[in-house]
Amino acid sequence: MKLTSKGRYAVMALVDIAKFDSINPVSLRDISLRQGISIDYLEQIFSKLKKYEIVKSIRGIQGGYILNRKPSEIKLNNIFDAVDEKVKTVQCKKESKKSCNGKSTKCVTHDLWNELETHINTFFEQKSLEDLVINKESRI
Amino acid sequence: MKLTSKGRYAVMALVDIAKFDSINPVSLRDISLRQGISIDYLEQIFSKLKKYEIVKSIRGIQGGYILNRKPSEIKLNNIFDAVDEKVKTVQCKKESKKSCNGKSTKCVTHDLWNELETHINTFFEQKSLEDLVINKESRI
DNA sequence: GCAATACTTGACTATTTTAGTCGGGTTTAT
DNA sequence: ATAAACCCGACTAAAATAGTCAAGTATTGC
Repeated sequence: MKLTSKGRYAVMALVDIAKFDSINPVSLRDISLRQGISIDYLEQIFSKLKKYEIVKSIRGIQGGYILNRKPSEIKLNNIFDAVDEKVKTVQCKKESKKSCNGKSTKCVTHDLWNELETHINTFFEQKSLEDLVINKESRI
Repeated sequence: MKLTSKGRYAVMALVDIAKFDSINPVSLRDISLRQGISIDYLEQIFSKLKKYEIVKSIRGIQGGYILNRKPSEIKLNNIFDAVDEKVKTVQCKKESKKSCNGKSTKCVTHDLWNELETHINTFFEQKSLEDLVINKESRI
């Protein structure tokens, strides 16, 4: 079970924006320098964050990204959803699909996995970007 | 974020043993047939479960594995620890290690990740094998 | 004792996922 | 016009995962 760096980077980048101005757009170049993430990779991530309306982009010189909502309204699960970082339980194999629909022994773990998924998501739904920024009020 | 099949298989196999006899050893062959997991892969998994004293092995004909503790005393986190299935947060890059020890912006997410880790582990510590077996008292 | 069953161990491999690069765009302020 | 920035899709290297394979060793029942 692993938390990947894509999700981590997304959170880091958004915290970075939240810490700086919410009026002036923050460029990926700045985030890249401050957080040590390559611009190219950030672009991939922000393309998704934009699609999910978590950030807004401003093109052209002096452009960049700004948050689309208040930090308190951006929950971590929104972020993870955006970058395809979700709890994935392993699927049943095709051959055993049919026995899986019922309540066969084979899929004892389904209920457990679903329960865990809910549990983790609840955790993420309760945490907002604001919580993280406040926690680290110690500026650079 | 993904829950891998190794952990899932380990849980499935142990539930299988718990459901059958706790006195007569259960062979990997039987588990393999009932759960649809290859014997070779089960062997890898059980080698680890044994090392962590979750199961005991009985060799020779009519041999197999039995639980080393009562189902109520086998917590899911024991199982996941055994098969190396743990919550892994991505490490900071080497270059940024030094800034990471402090409280740099770079590692805003550390606290979050630790918190999540604790949260998930707590969940697993509370669930025992017994809980799963009871839940599925509907036998085959 | 010997054959069959079942555990033991370690190396090997294919597939998938992750993390990231690269190259070519388009937009917009100045 | 030009430079700063976003935009987008294809490509690739490395790592993790999910297995397979092969050559054992131990134990029981006949």
